[in-house]
Amino acid sequence: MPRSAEAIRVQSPDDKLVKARRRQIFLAACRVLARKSFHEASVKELALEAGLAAGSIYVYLDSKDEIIPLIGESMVAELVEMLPEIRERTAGDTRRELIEVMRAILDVIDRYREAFNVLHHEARYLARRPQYRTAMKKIGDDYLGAVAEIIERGRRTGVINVEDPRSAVHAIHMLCAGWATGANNLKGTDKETYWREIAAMVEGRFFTSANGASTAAAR
Amino acid sequence: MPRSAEAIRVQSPDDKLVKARRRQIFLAACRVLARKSFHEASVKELALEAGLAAGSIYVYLDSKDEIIPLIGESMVAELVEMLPEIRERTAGDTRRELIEVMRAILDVIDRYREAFNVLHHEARYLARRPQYRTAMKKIGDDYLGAVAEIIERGRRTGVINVEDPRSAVHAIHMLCAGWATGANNLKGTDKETYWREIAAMVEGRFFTSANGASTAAAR
Amino acid sequence: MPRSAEAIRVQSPDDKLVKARRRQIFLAACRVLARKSFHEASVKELALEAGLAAGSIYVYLDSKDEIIPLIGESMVAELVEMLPEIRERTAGDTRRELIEVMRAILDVIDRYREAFNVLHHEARYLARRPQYRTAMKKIGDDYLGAVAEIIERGRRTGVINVEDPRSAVHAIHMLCAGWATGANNLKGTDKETYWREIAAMVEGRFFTSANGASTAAAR
Amino acid sequence: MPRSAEAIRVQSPDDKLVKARRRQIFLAACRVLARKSFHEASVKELALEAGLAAGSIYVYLDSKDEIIPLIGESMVAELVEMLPEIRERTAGDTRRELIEVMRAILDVIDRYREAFNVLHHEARYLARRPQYRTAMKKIGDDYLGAVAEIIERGRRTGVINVEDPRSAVHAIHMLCAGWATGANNLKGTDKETYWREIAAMVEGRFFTSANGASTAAAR
DNA sequence: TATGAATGAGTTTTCATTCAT
DNA sequence: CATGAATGAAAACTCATTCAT
Repeated sequence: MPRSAEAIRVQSPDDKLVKARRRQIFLAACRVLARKSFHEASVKELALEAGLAAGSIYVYLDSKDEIIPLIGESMVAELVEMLPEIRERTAGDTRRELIEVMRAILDVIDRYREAFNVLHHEARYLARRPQYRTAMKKIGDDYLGAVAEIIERGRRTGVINVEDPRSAVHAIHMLCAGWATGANNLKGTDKETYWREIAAMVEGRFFTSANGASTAAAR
Repeated sequence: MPRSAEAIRVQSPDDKLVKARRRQIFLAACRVLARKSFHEASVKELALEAGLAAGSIYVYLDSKDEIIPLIGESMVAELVEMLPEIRERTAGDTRRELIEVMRAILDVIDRYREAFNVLHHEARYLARRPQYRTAMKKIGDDYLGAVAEIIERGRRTGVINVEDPRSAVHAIHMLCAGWATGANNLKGTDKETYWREIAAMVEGRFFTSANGASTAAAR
Repeated sequence: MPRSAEAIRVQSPDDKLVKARRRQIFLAACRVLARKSFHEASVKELALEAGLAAGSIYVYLDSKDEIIPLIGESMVAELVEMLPEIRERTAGDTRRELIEVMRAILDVIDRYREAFNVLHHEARYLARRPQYRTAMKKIGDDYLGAVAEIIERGRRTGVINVEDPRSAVHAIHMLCAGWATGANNLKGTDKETYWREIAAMVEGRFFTSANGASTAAAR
Repeated sequence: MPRSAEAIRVQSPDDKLVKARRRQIFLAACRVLARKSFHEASVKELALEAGLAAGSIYVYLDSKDEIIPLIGESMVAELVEMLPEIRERTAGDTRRELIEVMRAILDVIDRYREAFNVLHHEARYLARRPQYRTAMKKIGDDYLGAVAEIIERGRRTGVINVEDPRSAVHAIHMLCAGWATGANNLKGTDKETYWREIAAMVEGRFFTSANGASTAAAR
C-alpha cells in the first residue's frame, strides 16, 4: 500500500518534531519552575527558555495549563520505563519490588523536583475540568497503578498488611513526594538520607521494638 | 476595677476587630479554596465570601498573598492549642505521644483540607520572598517543632529509631498531609481508614513480619 | 436687635473654629506637598498631618480638590495684606512699587514653595470646572490684580513701557513663580541671588548696553 | 552593499516600529493632555488616542509615568534640531543668538502647550525617583544647556550682565514657559504679542528710561 | 512551521468619600 | 463636632492567546 506508507512517511517527521518540541518544552518548564511558581512563570518565559518564540509554543500546546499534563506524562513515562526491569530483578520478592519501585519513584521525582511539585499541586484543579479529566486520570493511574498492583499482590500473598490499599498507595506516594515537597525543610539533607528514613518507615523500623501493636491508634 | 477596664479599652477598639475580621477572612478563604485554586480565586471573591466589600479586605491584609500566612497561623494555632493536653494524657509514653500528635495534625488538616493544600504549596514560594520569610519560618517551626521535639526525645530514650530527625519529621508530616493532598485519590476513603493505614505504617505493621530488615534498601 | 446679635454670637465660635481648622489644613498641606505631589498625597495623610482623623477633614472641605483653592486663598491673603504698606512706602514711585510688590510675591512664594507649585499647576484644571471657576478666578484676580493695577498706572504715567499689559503681568508672575518652580534647578542658589537676577531683568540691566532696541525681535 | 543591508535588517524590525509607536504615543498624549490633566487621563484613554489597544501601550512604555520623559525627549529633540541653524544665522551676535533661541523655545512650547505644562510640573517629582533621575536630568540639561552656554559666552564677552548664570537661565526659561503656563490668563493674547513683551523685558525695554539702576532692589 | 506584535479581559490594589457611633 | 471602619468605583498593569506575515 504505497499510499499509506507515504502517509506514514509524511506524518512521521512531523510527529518526531512534535515530540522533540514537546520534550524541549517539558525540560524548559522544569528549569523555569525551579526558579518560580507556575503562576509566576509566563508563557513567554517558558517559550523562550525552550528556544521558541512567544507564540510558537501554541503550535505544540493548546494552552498554558496543558504544560501540567505534559509534565505528568513525561515523568510517568520515565518511571514506567523502569518498571519491567525492576519486576525482573526482584523476581517474586514483592516486598523488595515495592521498595525498589519506591526508589525508582524517588529518583524520577528527584530529577524534576520543582516541576513535580507543580504537577502535584495543579493536578487537583485540572482533574476537575472535564477537558483535562481523562488525561489527568491516565497520568494518575499509570503512576500509582504500578504501586497499587504490587500492594494488591503483596496483600494476596500475605506479605503486605493493608486494610485499605488506596490509602496505602497514597501513603507510599506521599513519602516519595516528600522529597520534592520538602525542598525547603530538607535543605541540608541529601537524597540518600531521606531515602533511608522513608524506607525504614515502610519496613517497620521506625519504632524500635517490632510489636508496635501496643501503641495502636486509640480512636 | 479601673485597671482592667483601661486595658480592655486599649486593646479593644482595634485589636479585637482586627482579629475578628481576620478570622472571618481565614474562614472565607477556606470555603473559597474548597471550590477553586488560590490563583483562580480573586480577592474580590474572597472578600465577598468574608462578608466584606471588595476593597475592605485590604484594611486587614497587606496583599492577597498575605492570606497564605494567615491560613498558616490560624491552622498552627489550632494545633498548638491541642498539644499540652496530649502531652499530659500520654504521660511519658513517647510513642503514643507521637501517634496522638499525628492524629491531632490529621484532625486539623481535615478541618481545612483544601486551604491546607494551598498553604502547603504556596508556602514554598512565599518563603523565598524576604518580606514573608520570617512569618513563614515561624509557621513552619511552630508546626513541625512539635513533632521534632517528640522524635528527638524518643530517639534519646531509645524508643524511636531514626538516622536523620529532619527527614523523619518530614515523612510524618507528609503522611498526615496526604489526607488533604489526596482528596482526589481518596474520594471513597474516610478519614479513619486513612488514619489506620498511616498509623500502621509508622508503627511498623505495614509489612507483616517485623524483621523487615531483610528487605533493607539496597542502594 | 438681640436676635441677630445672638445669631452672630452663636455662629461666631463655629466660624472661628472653621477658620482655625482650615488654616491647620492649609499648613499641613504645605508640609505634605513638600514631600510628595498632590496626587501622591492621600486625603488621609493630609488629615493626619493636620491633626485630624481621616474623615474629619470633610467637615471643613467638600472634596480633596478644594485644598487647591484653600492654598490659593491662604497665600493670596498673605500677599494682599502686605500691599497697602508697600503702596504707602513707595509713595508714587511706580517703578519701585512694582519692584517691591514683586519682592513681596517672591517672599510669599518662598514661604510655601512646593504648595505654590501645586497651586500653580492644578489651578488650570480646576478653573475649567464650573464648580470651581468662580473661586479660582477670584484668587487669580486678587493675586495678579495687584500687579496689573501698578502696570496700568505705570503705563499711563509713562514709566512703564508695555504693549500688552496682560502679557506683562504674566511675565512678572512667571519670574517670581520661577523661585518655586525651579527648586530642582536652583538647588545651590539662594533666594537673594535669584531675586537680584530677576529684578535686574525687569529693570533692564540684563543686557549691558541699554539700547537693546538694536536686537529687537526679528519676527 | 551587503553591509548596509545587514545594518538595516538589524535595526529595522524593532527599532523603527518602536520609534514610530512612541511618536504616536507622544502625539496622542499631547492631544489628550490638552483636554485633561495627566492624572485625569487614564492609560487606556492615552492608548486608544494613539490608536493602540489598552494594553498595547505597555509594549512601548514601562509605565504611565514614562510618558513624561517621552514628552521631554520629544520636545527637546525638536529644539536641539533648530540650534545649529540659529548659531549659524546669528554668527557671533550673542544677544541676537539668545533672543532667537528664546524664540525657538517659545515655538516648540507653543506646538505642545499643554503637554509642556504637564512635563514642567511632573518633572520635579520624577526627578526625585532614582529610576527616572538620569533620564530627567539629561532632558533638563539638553534643554537648558543651550541657553546656559549662550549666557556664559555673553558674560565672558561682556554683552550679558549676569551675577548668577543659573538664575538667569531659569528666568529666561520661565518667561518662555509662561506661554504654556498662562493659557488661562492669556486667553485673548496671541503668541506674537506675548513674545514681544518678554523679548522687550529681556532687552531692557520694560522700564522706559534705561537707567533703571535707580530703582535697584532695596533689600 | 515559526514569528512576535497586538489584543483586551481580568487582576490586584488604592483611596476619596460616607456615615453610624 | 469627631471618628475611623467600610465602601466600591476606578486605575494601572499583566499576560494568555491570536493571527497576519
